[in-house]
Amino acid sequence: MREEIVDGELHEADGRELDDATVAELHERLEKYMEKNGLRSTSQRRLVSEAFFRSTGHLSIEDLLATVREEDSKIGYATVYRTLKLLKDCGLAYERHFGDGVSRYEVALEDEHHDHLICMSCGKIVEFENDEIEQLQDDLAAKHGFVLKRHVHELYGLCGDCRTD
Amino acid sequence: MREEIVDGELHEADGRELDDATVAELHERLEKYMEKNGLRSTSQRRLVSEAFFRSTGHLSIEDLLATVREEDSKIGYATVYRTLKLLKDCGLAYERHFGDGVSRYEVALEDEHHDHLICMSCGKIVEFENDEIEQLQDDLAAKHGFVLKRHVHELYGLCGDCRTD
DNA sequence: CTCGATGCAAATGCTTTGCAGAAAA
DNA sequence: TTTTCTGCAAAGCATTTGCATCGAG
Repeated sequence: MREEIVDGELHEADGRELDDATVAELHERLEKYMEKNGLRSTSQRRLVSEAFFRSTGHLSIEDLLATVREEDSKIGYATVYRTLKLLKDCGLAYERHFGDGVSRYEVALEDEHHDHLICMSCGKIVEFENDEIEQLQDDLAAKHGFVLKRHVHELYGLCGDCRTD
Repeated sequence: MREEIVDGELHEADGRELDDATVAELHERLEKYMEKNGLRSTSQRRLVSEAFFRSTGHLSIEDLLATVREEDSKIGYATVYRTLKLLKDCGLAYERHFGDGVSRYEVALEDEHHDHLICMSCGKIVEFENDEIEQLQDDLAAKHGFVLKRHVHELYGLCGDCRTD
């Protein structure tokens, strides 16, 4: 089970690093999307998307900016925002909001669901996937005539370390 | 089934108006909370909370401000924000974020769950409650050592009217 | 060359805060 | 009278945008 600490500044994850082949495939998808839409492949876009694809957790724009600036110190906020918007648009990134006013992003792999169990005290995030719940969601949506495209499912509580009972 | 349209400016709901007794009880809870915490019962707070308790949907600060200004045109944004914060703090309001950058609030009734099925095209919101899902959530949380306090469960898709298939 | 992308700074939109006057207790 | 609250305007943040310049195609 992957876990991750998110407490203000610190973000650690225990690794879901994608292998080179997968990262290459993601870059390809991005390139294809840009080409099809008359967008240009720039060093900044490649750098930001590389940092993003290689990342392991729920990154904020700041996290990402800090990472890419190690490589190219002149990259600005706007570029990172614009690149992440591009990645969202071509379906390679999910945008998440966990209460604080900050957008966090994570790589969108087709075959993965990322629902979250979040500790309200220490900020630990446990990702989960539950087929039964997914099925119930679909049923419920169908009952109301909806076709589901995506969902947000976040459980907030206290983790084992933070419970006092 | 309650439904509601949320599309930028327009917000309509088909009625979950609380009866006077319930509204009175909510006011009482608020008064008690304020007294216990050395806070004061002002005409503005009574007005904002009344408008809020009588509301039927997912109101933004603007919605609420517009409503209370019909009664008292001098009420300012800050007061509404501060009052809603107070209502959240004493457990009478839930704060929600549906993608757009706006906070929406709804009355927190103890015995109700408000999960949401949201049409990505027309913005229709259907509220739902599903005990099986609730149970699975609890089980899942317990398996990870968590005690759940609250959750966010939003299903996004296309409603019957907006589907093209 | 052309047109999209970048970086900067200014602008925006929502929310919070500081402060002097107003009003509960 | 004392302390909190209000309304206003200013400040804060995260995010977006305008524009001159840069660079991919």
